[in-house]
Amino acid sequence: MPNPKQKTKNMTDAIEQHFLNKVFASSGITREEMMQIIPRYKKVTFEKNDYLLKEGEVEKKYWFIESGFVRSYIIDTEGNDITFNLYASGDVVIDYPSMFFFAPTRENIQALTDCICWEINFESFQELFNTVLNYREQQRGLLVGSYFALKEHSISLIADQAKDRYLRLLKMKPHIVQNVSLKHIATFLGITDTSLSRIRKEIANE
Amino acid sequence: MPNPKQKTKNMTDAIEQHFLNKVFASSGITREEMMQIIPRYKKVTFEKNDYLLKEGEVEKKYWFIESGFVRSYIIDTEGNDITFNLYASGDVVIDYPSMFFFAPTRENIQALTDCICWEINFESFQELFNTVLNYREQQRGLLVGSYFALKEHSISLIADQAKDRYLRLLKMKPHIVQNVSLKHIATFLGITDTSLSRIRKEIANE
DNA sequence: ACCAAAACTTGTCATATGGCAAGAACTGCT
DNA sequence: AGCAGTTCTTGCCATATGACAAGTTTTGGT
Repeated sequence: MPNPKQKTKNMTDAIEQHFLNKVFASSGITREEMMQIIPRYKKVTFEKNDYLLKEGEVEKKYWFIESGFVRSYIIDTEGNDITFNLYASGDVVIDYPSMFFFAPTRENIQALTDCICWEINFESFQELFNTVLNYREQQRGLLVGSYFALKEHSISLIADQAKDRYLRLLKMKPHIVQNVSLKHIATFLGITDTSLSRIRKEIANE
Repeated sequence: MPNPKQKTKNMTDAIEQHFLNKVFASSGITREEMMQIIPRYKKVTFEKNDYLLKEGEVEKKYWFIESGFVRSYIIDTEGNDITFNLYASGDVVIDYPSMFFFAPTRENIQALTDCICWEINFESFQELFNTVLNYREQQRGLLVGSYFALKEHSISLIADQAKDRYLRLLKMKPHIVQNVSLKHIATFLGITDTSLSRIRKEIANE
């Protein structure tokens, strides 16, 4: 039987090597807080094409992606499939309005590849949010960060040409561009796959 | 000298008639919480064309609008003025990324008319947020609500024709459409004032 | 290794929206 | 009331992007 000291050391090691430890690094969360937080997240896996969330459901949990790629999309009034967001390792996958307003979501969230994720349910989240100060700050920061990213994307849709939007995405998220199909990237940028194909050709010819 | 009971009654009345009491109504905030919250907000006024926030500044406070209209805008890389958001009575005016990341803002927020607002600074906000449970919930709800509105707007920019975007705005925020200049509404919708003028004509002729 | 399905490219033509500029209608100031 | 500045409308033409459809290439399952 290991002595208590040994046990503590093992736990400390486990925390330090934990994927979420990297995600929460530089957030000011203390080691003690981390030991409260990490056990609340459970490892789940998704296979390619599995749905994390389907339109009409209420989201009661969310995920951090350790590995794999995920896409969220909506079906517009004309029946077109429009990619709303693309996620990769380290990203948080959450439909904030559904999670916090208990509202049926309008979006579908689907694994593009096999994925390893860390899941937390709403109750656990709420408890941590209300008791762990730095977790609260960190999670509010995530939400604000999502808002900011969406804001920049929205401005880009208005102010930039399609080609500039693509170059911007390529610069900011090259791993997404390399791993996601042209069609999905195109609708995320607000253009058709045909147009994006032409834009790529144009860039290649420069 | 009024007796204590009378004083309490006066305060209760003052709270009940307070503009912010309406704003916070239906948020689950108790009367006791309300008495902690409301004194933290101070009434400020802006004159037409005053800036609430200028590009490059860090936002250290935010506002609820009691009366008047406000516009936020950014100057894009080609020097175009693009309306990012339009605010009216009851709305919260805040640049979340600047406020919570202490980052210089990219946007300008300007009064379109004389305004009466209720202001709270970051420190007071933070204190209420960390101590008053229902305030925390309510304010998180505001942020999520802003995210949701931006999300819908962003989807609309991709999925809808300019005319549909205008009709959508007209339906959801008729008071904004009626009180804000065509130019500002146009850039908010991602089109030129010329195009919006034609769209209005087209609608009028139907 | 092979076939079917999916992903991507390319051509032709259509159209929503932009750019620019001139004029008309407001608005606010003295 | 009158003038100056702003806001809105309208015309003409340019262009970015879409729609559709036919090919080509890549991918994945057996």
